Order: sequence, then structure tokens, then C-alpha cells
Amino acid sequence: MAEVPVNWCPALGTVLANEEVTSDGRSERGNHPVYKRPLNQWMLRITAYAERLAEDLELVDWPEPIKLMQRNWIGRSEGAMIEFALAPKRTGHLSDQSSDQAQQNVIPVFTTRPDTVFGATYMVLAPEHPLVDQVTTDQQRDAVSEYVRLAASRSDTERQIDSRQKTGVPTGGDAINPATGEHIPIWIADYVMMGYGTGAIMAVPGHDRRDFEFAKQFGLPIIEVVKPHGAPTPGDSSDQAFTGEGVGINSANNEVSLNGLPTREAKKTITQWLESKGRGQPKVQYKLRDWLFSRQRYWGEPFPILHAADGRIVALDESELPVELPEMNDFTPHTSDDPDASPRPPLSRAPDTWKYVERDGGRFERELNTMPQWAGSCWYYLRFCDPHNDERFVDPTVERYWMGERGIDLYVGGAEHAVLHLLYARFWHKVLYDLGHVSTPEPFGHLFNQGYIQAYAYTDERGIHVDSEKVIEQDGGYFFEGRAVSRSLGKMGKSLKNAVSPDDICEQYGCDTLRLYEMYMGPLQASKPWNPRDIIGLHRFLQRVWRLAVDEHNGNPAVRDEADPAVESQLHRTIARIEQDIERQAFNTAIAALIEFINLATTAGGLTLDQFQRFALALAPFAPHIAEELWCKLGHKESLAYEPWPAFDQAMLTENFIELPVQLGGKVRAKLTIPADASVKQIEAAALADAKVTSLLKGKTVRKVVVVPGKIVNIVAD
RNA sequence: GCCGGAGUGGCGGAAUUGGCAGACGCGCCGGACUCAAAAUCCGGUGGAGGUGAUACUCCGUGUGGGUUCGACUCCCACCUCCGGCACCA
Repeated sequence: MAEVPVNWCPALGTVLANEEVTSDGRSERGNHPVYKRPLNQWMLRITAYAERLAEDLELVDWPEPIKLMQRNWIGRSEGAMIEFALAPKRTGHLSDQSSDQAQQNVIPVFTTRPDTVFGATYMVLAPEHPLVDQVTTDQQRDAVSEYVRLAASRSDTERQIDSRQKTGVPTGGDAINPATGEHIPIWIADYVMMGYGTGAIMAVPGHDRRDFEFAKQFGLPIIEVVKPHGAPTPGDSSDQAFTGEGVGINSANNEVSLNGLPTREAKKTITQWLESKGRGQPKVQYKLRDWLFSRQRYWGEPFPILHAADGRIVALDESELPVELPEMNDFTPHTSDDPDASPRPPLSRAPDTWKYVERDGGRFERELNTMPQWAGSCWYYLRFCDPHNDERFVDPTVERYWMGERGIDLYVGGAEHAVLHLLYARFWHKVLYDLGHVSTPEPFGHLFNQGYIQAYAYTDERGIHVDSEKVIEQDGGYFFEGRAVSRSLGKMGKSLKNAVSPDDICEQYGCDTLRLYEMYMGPLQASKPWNPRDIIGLHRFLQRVWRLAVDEHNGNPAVRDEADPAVESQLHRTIARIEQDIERQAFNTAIAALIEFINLATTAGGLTLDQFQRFALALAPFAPHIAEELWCKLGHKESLAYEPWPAFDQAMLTENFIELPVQLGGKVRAKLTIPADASVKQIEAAALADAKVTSLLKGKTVRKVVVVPGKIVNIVAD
């Protein structure tokens, strides 16, 4: 538990994790403004697993973009921690300070480019940095306080929006560059974040874009200490910083020189030297922050924690678990528009019988915050393996059976969970793995990302989204409550107010049709627009199936006695196609195969009982209800769910004769019907003998004949 | 700005390994059935030219180049859209 700056969302009445706040400073759910403010909250130390969370991505079969998003979020960077000593204040009285503070007269910074330390011409502290007060001189105190006050009043979002123009003020204090021994000024500026590294930087304007902009703005010295490989001379006073790797220049003192060293070696050399002087050491830094784990919500797992009157925090005994939520009439969160409203967890209104616990003669108050929704999703997949076990959350044998060698075989989920659920669950799983409760280091062996469903969204003249269900189209424009709105395509959901309830479609067409439509829209991994107009096609398909199978007048099965050979072989082909398509998660083409088959069967005059049974089994994964109904109509008492997948005969898939296109110079000019097993020589002879081909080749010389059996013939002639 | 993904008919999409671009569905057009409509069934449907109709010809997978007998598919450069991150030192 720690008092830390957290993301407070008054409109939701709760605090949120970093991962739940969008880059424009709003809540991921609901799109409400989020404010930073210090609060005492529970945190989970996910940072302790940063290294393994990044590294173990190599163990899993996941889409590369998702792995990349996690790696970026974890943000591992290698560099060095370097200590800059504070110089005695020019006008100050260092002796005034207590020895305690004097010992802390050093500012540690993290840098990925320790090799540029000779070019560090100033330092910058974040406005919130604890040393700001100490380094500031009396002359600068007013300016600094004013800047700090201003920075605090601006939200992160504002800080980002104004980021083009750098701002800052000098503190008047100096630090000593450990490499050059020179005094360099210490500034404060909000382009340095308190939340990353140490909240302070060494500024190397010659080789960092941001430092360069800042130095230009405030006329600070720029020294070049790295030149690009192969560059003849140290650069002129260039108009931008060289941030790449190169060769060290202007970088030597009496003990160490980086001149002539390539960046990689220079880093190593200078870090070793700094370490020998007790001024630094190698360091791996992560962007990942600890996970804010408290919410001011009713619906969340209560913490098994008690607070004593004297402030002590004690955990409940295992025998007292689980803590169940109290019955409450009003469990709504306390929401507000006021950024300064204080969080009031709904459980603060719980009955005293729940809220207070007597123990050893003392009265304890239960923790009133609850866990976020992610707590459940971090381990539900384990519980699903063994849901009725009342001894353990999952039996080890059962866990090994289901979670196998590398976790869940196929986990389907959207990319929006990349740095939320998929990161959190991996973290918990690793903790459980370390504690010996699960057998694999990773929970999800194979991840498949389905695409987003997109839908039209509408914004009014203020750019605010309006309920798309209430938008009407008129004279080629779109209107909401009489006002013109503009249309765009976006991810369907609450934030764009363009969600469509599937209930209406179920109502109108049935859920088999809905299911078919969703699968038929396109590839599972692709984002695709929701277009209700297309639904009718799938509904027609199911109706055609039913009409073909059942006599409309008496409701009896309508089957023929003799199988049509063309239909029979097409059925084998269809089953084979569906098998392959399911294997590669191409449900859209599998359904196309089913439709093609039914179209053929309709034209051919129906199916036999046996054919219909096989068809029903092939249809079942896509339209389970109607397939069951069909199965029943065909005379079965038991569900088809227990039937094996219909077999197909490989021999039925191969044809005796095939049609082979013949190209002349890459353009199809003729078609050949030849035995499927014809040799290359035979195909070539047949192609050259074709009447159309010979007429087109008249007066030309054949240069080359390319024959790809079963595919194509291409004749090159001039 | 950086990192990812994607651009194919009027629309959603197909083309499994470099081998007939546009499967299948929607929409649209025409026909059958009907007093009529709906539903259903049958046929047509990338564009341009061409024909009495059939033939047939040219163009065509975001743009420009390249590799190849052959490119939606591979390579280079660019454009547009979507997603993520964004002063991370």
C-alpha cells in the first residue's frame, strides 16, 4: 500500500490503473476525464516481473504485433545510473544544512547513453522532484515555486498537448559533471517526468532531440561528443541533434577517454570508469509501473485485509476466507464531476456488522476498497479447468491435463487486451508458477486476435459522439435530433455510441443466423464493418436448408432415394473444405462451402437421408440449433453433439479430367480438357495442338513452354 | 513523430505454396409464378470498346518502378485509412 499519484476518475467514482487510461488522459471505459492525484492505494508489484514478462514472450505463439505492444509497454531499456554531485551553492551556505541532507547531495540519473556524459551541459529535474527545494537558490525561489505550481495545475494531457514548446526555469543550483568535473546548471522543466527513472536527467543537447530543443530555447551550451561513423570532422553547429550511434569525440579526462571509441564500447568503458569512481553502475530500466489494484467499486473481490485503530494492517487468516460482499441496497459508486471530490468506496456504506471485526479484544475495520475486474480474469481460466473443486482452486493433475505443456492451446481475444488482461494474467500466472501452483510459466500458449467489429459513428458540430441509433439519414446527410452530424467508421462500442444490440437480430432472424453472419463477415482476425443489410443472405441460406429437408405441407423429411453422383462428390469436397477451413480459422469460407453445396443440392433436386445427415453434422458447428432440429427431423433421438465428424473419401475429391488454362505471353487464350494424370510432355503436346493456340501462334516462333501440371500452361512466342 | 496492420467490383469479402482475379453473400437488372404484391425459383451483373446476338479486344487488385514465362501474392519508393505508443532520458 502506498501513497502515490494515481489516476482518479470522478465520473466513475474510482481510481484506475495506468493501463486503463488512454493516451489522451481519459478512462478506457466510458471515456471520462482522469486526473492525477496522490492517494493511498493498494499496488501489485508487477514491476518485479518486468524482466520475465518481457523475456517469456519468446515462449508463446502470439501475433507479433501484440508481443510488440507488450514489449513496448514494459519498455525495457539498458543504460546506466549516474550520480551527479551537487555543487556548493554559489551564494548559499552549505554548512547550514544538516549532515543528513548533505549526504544526499547527489542527483542520480538514468541514461541509455552514458557515453555522452562529457556532453552533459546541464541537468533537469521534474517539477515534482524532491530535491527541487534543496537545489533552488534564494534568487530563483519565486520563479521556481511559480513554475512548480503551474506544472502541478496542469494535467498530464495538457502537458502533452503543449509539448511542442519546451518550458522550464533554472533553479540557480549547480551540479558537477562527474566526467568533466565542470559545474553545470540545474533546471526544472516539465519535459522530464517524475514517473520514469529517477525523475531527473543529465541533459545532452548535442545528442538528444528534447535536450537540444530545450538548449536552443534557453541558450544553453551544446557540445558534440559523438560523430557519425565516417564523418570527417566534428559537426558544425548543426540544426539538430545527432542521436544515432557513432564514434566518441571531445570525451576525455585525465583518467578515461572515449575518443575514437564506437558508441557501444564507449558505453561500456565509461560505465566501468564511473563504477570504479563510485559514481555509477549499469542499470536496466522499465517503463512499466506498479499495478494500481484498488477500486472504489462494490462489484469487486474484497481485500482480505483488516485495519486496526492504530493504523496497523493485518491479513485475515486463511480459515476466514473468502470474504464475501455484504448485502447492500445501494451499491452504486459515488460519482461526480469534481476532480477534487474524494473517493468514497461504496463499502463505506456497508452495515457495521460487516465493516467491523472483533479480534483479540480489538476492533478492526475491513478494507473498503475492492479489487479491479481484472482480478477475476487473471485466473478464471484455471478455475474453469476444475470448477467444482472445493478443496483447491484447481487440482494439480487437472491443471496439468488442461494447461498442458505450454498453457491454453488456443486463446481467442481482442487486441484491446494487449496491455491489460493479457499482461495482468501473465503476471498472476507467473506468481502462481513461482509458488508451485501451476505447471507452466505462461498461461496462453497460442493467442489469436479477432478483429474489431466496426460500425458507423456520428459526431455533432462539437465533435461529440451521439447515439447512432437515433441518427437518421436524410437527403444524403445524417441528422441527430434535427442537427446535422458527420459520419465515420469506428470500433463498435460504448465510447463511440455506435453499439448495436444483437438481441434485435436474434428476435428477427434467430441466433443461428446471427452466428452465421458474424462468422461469414470476413476473416476472424480482420476488423470489419457491421452491415445488417447482409444478414438476410444467411437467413435465406438456413431457410433453403430447411425447405430442402422438410416437406412444407406435412412436416415430414423430404429425402430422395437415389443419390445424385455429382452431389455426392460435392458433399465429400465440401466436408474436406470445411475441415481445412476450421483448422485455419477461416469460418467465412467454410460457410461459403456450405452455401455452395446447398445451392447445388437444390438445383439437383434434393438429398438422400444419408447425405442430409452428413450435411447436418457439417452444418452443426456453424448453426447448431437448426442442425440439431434437422438431426431430430431425420429420425434421431440423441443430440448430434455426440456424433463423429462426417468422413470424406479422398478418392471422391479427385477428378479424371481437368480443365487447364493455356496462356500465351501470360494471358489466358485457351482452355484444355485433359486427363488429370497427363504428363508434362502430353500437356505440352496437347496445348500446342489446340486449334485456338495454333491459330494464334501462326507466324510466330515458340521460345519456351512452361507447364505446371494441374495449374497452367504458358507459351512464350514471338 | 515512432511502431504495427490493412488497401481487390456499388458493398462485405475469395484466390491455401508466384499459376484462370472477383468464389460465396448483399445490392442491382431481367424473367417465371401471382389478379397484384411479398416470398420463392431461374438467369445476368468489374470497367471500356465491339457484335443482330454470339465471338472477340483492351484495361483492371491504392500509386510509381522492379524481379519473373507468369505478380493481388516477392523487392524498392510513395499515398491513404485503421490500431497502439507518444518528451520514457
